[in-house]
Amino acid sequence: MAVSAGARPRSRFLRGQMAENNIAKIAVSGVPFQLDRPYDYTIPDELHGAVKPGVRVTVPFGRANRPTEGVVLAVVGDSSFEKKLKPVSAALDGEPLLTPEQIKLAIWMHERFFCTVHEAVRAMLPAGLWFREDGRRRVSDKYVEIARLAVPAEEAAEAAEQRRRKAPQQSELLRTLCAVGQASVAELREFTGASARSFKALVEAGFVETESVQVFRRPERAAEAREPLPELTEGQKRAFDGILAMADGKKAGAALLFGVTGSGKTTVYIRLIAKLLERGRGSLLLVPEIALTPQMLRTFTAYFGDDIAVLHSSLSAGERCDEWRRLKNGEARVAIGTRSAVFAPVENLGLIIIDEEQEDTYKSENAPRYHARDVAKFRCAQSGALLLLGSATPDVESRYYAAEGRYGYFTLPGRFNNMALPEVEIVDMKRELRRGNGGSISARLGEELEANLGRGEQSILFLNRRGANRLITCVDCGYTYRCPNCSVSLTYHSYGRKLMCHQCGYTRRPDERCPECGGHLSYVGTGTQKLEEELGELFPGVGILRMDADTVSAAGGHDALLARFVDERVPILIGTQMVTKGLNFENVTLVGVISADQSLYAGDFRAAERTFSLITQVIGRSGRFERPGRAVIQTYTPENQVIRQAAGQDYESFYASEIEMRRLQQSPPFTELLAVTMSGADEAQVLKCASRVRAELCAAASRADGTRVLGPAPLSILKVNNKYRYRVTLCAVPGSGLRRAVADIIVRLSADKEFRGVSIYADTNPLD
DNA sequence: AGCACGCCGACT
DNA sequence: GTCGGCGTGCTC
Repeated sequence: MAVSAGARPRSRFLRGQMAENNIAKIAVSGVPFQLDRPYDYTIPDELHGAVKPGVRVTVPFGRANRPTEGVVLAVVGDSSFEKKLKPVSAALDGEPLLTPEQIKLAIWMHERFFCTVHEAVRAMLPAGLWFREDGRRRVSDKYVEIARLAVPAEEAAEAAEQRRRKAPQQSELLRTLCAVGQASVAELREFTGASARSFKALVEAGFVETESVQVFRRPERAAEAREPLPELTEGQKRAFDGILAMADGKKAGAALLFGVTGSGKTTVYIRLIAKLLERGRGSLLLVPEIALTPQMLRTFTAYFGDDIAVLHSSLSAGERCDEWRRLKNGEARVAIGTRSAVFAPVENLGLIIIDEEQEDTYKSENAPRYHARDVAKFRCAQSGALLLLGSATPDVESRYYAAEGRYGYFTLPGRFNNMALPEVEIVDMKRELRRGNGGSISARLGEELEANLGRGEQSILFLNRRGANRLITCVDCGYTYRCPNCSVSLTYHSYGRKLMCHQCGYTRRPDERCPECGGHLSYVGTGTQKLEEELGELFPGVGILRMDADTVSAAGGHDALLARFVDERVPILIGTQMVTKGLNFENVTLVGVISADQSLYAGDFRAAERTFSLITQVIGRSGRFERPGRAVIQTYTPENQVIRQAAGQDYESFYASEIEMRRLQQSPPFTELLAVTMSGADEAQVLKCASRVRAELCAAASRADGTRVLGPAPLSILKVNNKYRYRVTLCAVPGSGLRRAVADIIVRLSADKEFRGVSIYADTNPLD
């Protein structure tokens, strides 16, 4: 709906008044961070009413005046730019897509996350609203052409009779329309078998008129009557009352809700959302990707019906647009979604809930590199809403703020039905090895598995490893295929029987024989595959369900695979991170952690936290309802404190020791990590740039106490797409103003001739 | 980043 | 003579 130059009647009075404000400040797309500033453009007369803050426009940009997309940030009276301004070419929206609050948020994101304002805007709007990749066609709204009679029914019937011989298709169309009143053109044609030409003839003859009606495509949902709200237990009620009191306050702030798996956090969320709806305030619920299952959506729709809009990556672009619009125009007042849903245009926002707030999926690793929690905080401050963080293993940072009194703190007692915590046993794998058991399953875990098999109860085995890849190696010389552009091995994909680089997408076919020595090539399976084989030898004939990328896609999604586990009562489920989250299984009474240590020694300051969280969550899967659960944790470091704390499901003890460690090491939340990463084809030049960044950061930091500079260090994957990557990290005391210094350094060094060919970007608290 | 301008070497 | 290599500089 481009509003291009055209007549737009205005009174002389208005013209005079608006002539003063005919300069638009615009955030343009496609500029690098160091060039990101508001660009001034004149607003031509014919676009006066159309160019408003929040409207997308096209503008000529650069020496070649290439048509570039931008967003109007403000309309002002004059410009401080010395040279002659260019005019805005066209407005792309009839009405502003962004509110003034969203424009402020985008500008804040530019400062906080080192992204361009336009990148921030892009994250806020549903993808479908934007130009397609080909740059010309846009994903149009889904409209349906509705046809109806333009003449009285009698006249139409007469015309139908006349055309019976000469134009049977037209005749049929008219008779059908007489019968049904109105119908979509597509349906009408399908029903009558009429051609588009016949239809068009009727329109031109004036018998039929059409109208474009926008359709809202929505994720499938139960449309039945809403269920009564779930009851709160006494403990849940206490938390609910406290949180509601905060939400009602003038400055709502933030609160942390601590509750172990099964303590009923969702029930509290539902009641809070319902209460706020009663008061005319909307809510936003964020969930980590994995938790957004159809089942969960059904639960929420059962209570809130069409008041809910869902924003999720598996929706089509059109569907996301529709859901976004339903929120924008107030038809839906509650949004549920993953990370990017934190930008959902909820009207009169009263509450943002982030469930399982410690999850990594809330952090974006591409520009804009934001954390949904930070964005949520900003939005809550803007609209006086409450930020509620829910978790069974809160982020140490959040728990610290709660301890300090900056966040409200609420706890939910115990598990559902007062289920006891599982009995946990720690097995020393070093001793196991000394006894001659070199496998992945300890004697103890074997016994427990056997016992479960005997009782017909189910078990989950958790392999604590990040999705290991399948490789091809030579059994004779040890050769493995490596990516020619990146410093990683190629992964074997059984689908298509090809080798692929997960960094740059390079693909090739494997050879018949080793390209180095001509020896035999063999497939090295994932950890889960090996574990599956080992179990098969230990318990021949026992059903095992393996959960990894391969099997999940084969089964048709997590849900489908987990449904099989439940319905078919498969005795053993094995998998990585995926099995630690999601649905509750009532028949699972044993959980085995195969390699508890793996994630402990990742080297970053979050390793302990992640390990604690993973182990605690997976142990929590064991023992539900009337059956007590058991868990066996296998480790090479049985004396490790974090593992003992996870075994005891003792979050408070973990938190107490971890926060002291963080204080000692001056890592978050006592500092904030500002990571400057640079990449380029010339490794020496990249390193030189990194040392320079280090020197500049040290100089800037010398004026601020308690600040350290780390690096330059290579990223865990040094080379991607033939570009070498190094990082310098600044551990800054929050509020030290060093963010500005980092931005300045990026701007300065990007412009330095010495570092031409090196690209530099910064990230706040990166994941790795 | 993207793009044009400009100043040198190879070629119809 | 001119096509095109990429070094240099600018973007309202």
